[in-house]
Amino acid sequence: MAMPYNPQQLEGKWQKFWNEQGTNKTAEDSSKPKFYCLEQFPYPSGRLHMGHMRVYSIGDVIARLKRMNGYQVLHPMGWDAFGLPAENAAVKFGAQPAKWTYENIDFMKNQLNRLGVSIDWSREVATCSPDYYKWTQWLFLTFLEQGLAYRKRAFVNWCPECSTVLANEQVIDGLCWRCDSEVTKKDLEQWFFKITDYAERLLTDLDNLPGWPEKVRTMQKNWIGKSEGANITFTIPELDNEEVTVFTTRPDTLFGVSYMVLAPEHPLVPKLIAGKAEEAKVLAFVEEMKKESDITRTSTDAEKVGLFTGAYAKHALTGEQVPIWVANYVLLDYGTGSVMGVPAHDERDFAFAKKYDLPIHVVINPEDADVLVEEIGVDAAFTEDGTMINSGQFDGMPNREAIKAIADHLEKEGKGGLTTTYRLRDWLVSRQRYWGTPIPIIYCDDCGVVPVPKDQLPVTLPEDVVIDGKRNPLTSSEDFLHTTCPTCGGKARRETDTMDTFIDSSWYYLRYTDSQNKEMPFSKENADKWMQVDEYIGGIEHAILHLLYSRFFTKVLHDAGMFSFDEPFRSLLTQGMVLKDGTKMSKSKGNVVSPDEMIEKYGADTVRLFILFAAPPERDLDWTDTGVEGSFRFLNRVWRLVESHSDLIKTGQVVNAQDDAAKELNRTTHYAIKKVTEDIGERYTFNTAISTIMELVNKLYTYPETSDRGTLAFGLENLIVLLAPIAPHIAEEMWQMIGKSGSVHNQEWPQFDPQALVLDEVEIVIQINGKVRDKMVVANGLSKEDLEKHVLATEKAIALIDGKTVRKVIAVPGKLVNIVVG
RNA sequence: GCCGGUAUGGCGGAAUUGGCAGACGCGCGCGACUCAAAAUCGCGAGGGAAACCGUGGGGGUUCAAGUCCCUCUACCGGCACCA
Repeated sequence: MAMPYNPQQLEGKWQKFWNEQGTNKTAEDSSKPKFYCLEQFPYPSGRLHMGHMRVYSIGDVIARLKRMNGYQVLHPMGWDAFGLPAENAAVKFGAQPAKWTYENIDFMKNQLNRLGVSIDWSREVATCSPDYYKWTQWLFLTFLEQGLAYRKRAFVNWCPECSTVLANEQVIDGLCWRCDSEVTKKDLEQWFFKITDYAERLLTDLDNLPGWPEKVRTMQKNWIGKSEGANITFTIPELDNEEVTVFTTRPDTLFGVSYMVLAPEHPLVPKLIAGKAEEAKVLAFVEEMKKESDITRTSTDAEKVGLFTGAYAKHALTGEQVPIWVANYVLLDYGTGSVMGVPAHDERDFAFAKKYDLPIHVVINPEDADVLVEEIGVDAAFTEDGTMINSGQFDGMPNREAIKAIADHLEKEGKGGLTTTYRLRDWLVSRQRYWGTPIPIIYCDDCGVVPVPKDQLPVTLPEDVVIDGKRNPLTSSEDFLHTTCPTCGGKARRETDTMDTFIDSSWYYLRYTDSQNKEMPFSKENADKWMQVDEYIGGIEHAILHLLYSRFFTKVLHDAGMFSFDEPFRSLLTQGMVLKDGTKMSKSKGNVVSPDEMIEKYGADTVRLFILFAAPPERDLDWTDTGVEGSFRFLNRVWRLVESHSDLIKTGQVVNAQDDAAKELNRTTHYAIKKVTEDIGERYTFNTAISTIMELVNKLYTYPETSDRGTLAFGLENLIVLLAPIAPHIAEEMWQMIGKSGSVHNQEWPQFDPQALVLDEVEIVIQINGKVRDKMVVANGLSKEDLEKHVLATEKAIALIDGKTVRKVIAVPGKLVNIVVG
C-alpha cells in the first residue's frame, strides 16, 4: 500500500528523535579531525526570515556532511541579543527588553528546530545573559590592561534618532547603519579601542586568508586605507616657532608649496587668528563648518571654501613665508589635519589656488614633450612623473627618487620624514543606551577612572528601569549609579554608557568552544582545540563591521596569550540575499515570503532543497513559487521511487547479470558520490550537487526491471545517503523504510570507486578545422597515436577529409580528434 | 576618480584543467493514463527554411576560446575633496 509523502508528520517525528538521541551534540573524539562550522548568529528580532533560512540551510548541509565524513564537528548557535530594537519595543509596547528578547529567542529557536538544523544547543549563548556579558566586561578590562582601551574627548558621530554615538564603520554614506538618519557631530568624551595599532597587521594578514572572497578582502583593504607619504614640519615664527606638521604623499613637490591649509577644527587655529583682523570671520567660518554634516562637507562636488587666517608659516626647506588658510575640505582626523598646497601638481590644490588667486610654482618638468612647462598651472595641474626643477639640490632628479631623497633630508634636519597613514580610525565603543553590556568602569572623585576589579564582575544591568527612548535609563538608576570606589572605598559612580553590541559579537565564536566555563571566557585548551572557524557563513553586509572587529579581537587576545591562532575565520562564505520579484523582500513592498508558511505547506526539506538548488550560495536568490513546487515535486518523486522498491533491500538482493544498464547505473551512482562529495564538501556549489542527485534519480527511474537488482539497491541506498545532508528528515524516513537500522546521519559517507567510473567505450568528437562534424564511439583508453590512426582509417573521416590535404591532426584521448585540412 | 565583481536560452543556472555551449530545474509544447481534470509517466525544443549564426560589443592568441590576452560598454558593490 503506497503511502504519500507527508513532511508535516515525519519532520516533527524525526526532530523529536534527534533531540532525544542527542544526534546533534558535539561528539568530541580526539581521534578524528575537527571541523568548526559556524553561521553568523542572529539578532532575536522576533522571527526568522528567508535570509536566515538560507544561511542556516547552507551551514547545516556543511555540518552534516562533515559529520558523516568522520569529523568531530562543532556547530553551535546563539543570540546577538543586545541592541536597540529591544528598547524600541519597550517604548512601543511597554515590554521589558529582557523579557521581549528571551521570548523572541524561544520563538526563533523553535523555528530553527523546525528547519531541522543540527545545532548543539548545549553550547548556546545569549550576549545579553550575565553569564556571557560578564566575560565581555572581562575582555574590556583586558583591552584596558593592554593599553588598547582609552577615553578621549573628540568630535564623534552622533545619531539623533538612536540618541547615541556611532563608530565610523557604522556610518554608511553619512547615515546611521541602523536607522538611516543623518549622522551629526558631537564633541564628547568617549571610550575607544585602539584598532589603529593593528591597522598594518589587519591589512597584511588579509593576504593569509585565501579562503576569503576577494571582494571582502578588498573592502577591508579600502577601509583600512593605507597611504604612504611623508610628514613635513613647518614652523610659525609669529607663534614663537610653534610647529605645524602636514602629511603628503608627494614630498617631491615640497618646493612647489605656495600655501598651507588647516582643518577648521585644528587646535592651532584660535592661536593663529588671535587679535587679527581676520579673527571674527574665521571663527564664524569654523562654527559653520562644525555644524555641517559629513556628507555635505566631504562630498566631491561640494565647493571648496577657504579663508586666509592672516598668519604665515616658514617653509621647512626654503624658509619662505607660506600663508596659512583654513578650508572645508581638510579633515581634522585624517593625516595630521593639515595639508600643504602645491597647485602646479595637484588637481584640488590647483582649483583652490585659481579660486583664491594663490601663486603656482612648477617644480616638476614633464618627460612628455607635448606638455610644456610654461603651460603647467595655466589650465591644469601636472600630476604625472617627471624631472625635478626649481628644487635646489634636488634639481635633475627623477621625481620618484626625490620622494625618498627629500624625506631623508627632512629627517636629517629633524623636520619630518617618511611615514604611513591609515584611513582607519579608532573604534568608538561606548553607547548612550540601556540594552547593552555595561562598561565596567567606576569614576571616583579622588582616584579618577577606576576599572572594576575582574573578580567583581559582572556589573549587572538593572532590569527595574523606566525606558522612555529619550535618555539612557542607567543615568537615572540610583541603585546602578552609586557605588563605592574599589581603590579607596569612597563614594563613586558608575560609567552609564554601555558597549557597542559589535563588541559582544566580536568574540562569541570563542565562547562556543567553552561556553560553560565559569573561570574564564574560554580556556586556551578549548580555544586552541576548536579554532579557527573552518567555515564561517554570513552576509556581505558585515564585510567591514563584524568581520574586521572580530579579526581585531582575535589578534589582541592572541597577543595577550589567550590562544595561539591570530585570525578567527579560516574560510568565509558570504551568501547572497533572498529576493522576490527581483527585489529584496520587505513589508512595504509586500513581497515577503514567510518561512513558517512555507514549512507549513511543503515541509522544511523542500524549503532547504529549494534554497540550495535555486542559486549558488554567493549569488542573490530569487524566490519563485513554481521553483518551490518543483523542489517539492522532486522529493515526492524520490519518495515514490524508494517506496516502490522498499522491499528490495529488506528482502535481500536478487542479482541478475551485469548487463549494460547495470553497469551504467553503477557508474552513475559512483559518479554521484564523487560529485556530491566535492560539491558540498569542497566547492560549496550545492545547486550542482542537487542536479547530480536529480540525474541519479532520473537514471534509477528508467532502470529496466530485468536488470541487476543489487545494483539498483546500491543506487537507492546511496541516493538516500547523498540526500541526507540536504533533506535530513525525508532521508531519515526513507532510511528506515528500506529497513536500515540507526540514523542515516550516523552513516559513514560513501566513497566512490574510480574503477566504476571508467567507461569501456567513449564517444569522441570529430572536428574538421575546429568545427564539429561528426561523433564516433571508440574503445576507451586508446593512446593519442592509436586514436588518431583509428579515426583517420574510418570511412566517416575519409569522407570528411574529402580528398583535401591533411595538414595536422590533433587527437585528445577521450575527447576529440581535430583534423586540419587545407 | 581609484579598487573589486558580474554579464551564458523565455527564467534560475551548468560547463571545475582551453576540447561537443546550454547539464539540472522552472516555464512551455506534444503524447500516454483518465469520461474529464489534477497528479503521474514518457518525449521535444538556443536562433535560423537552410548554409550557417550563437556565451554583453570589438580585436587578438590557438588546431580549438564562455574559459587566456588587449580594448570598450552596461550593471552591482566598496572607497573617495584622504592630502
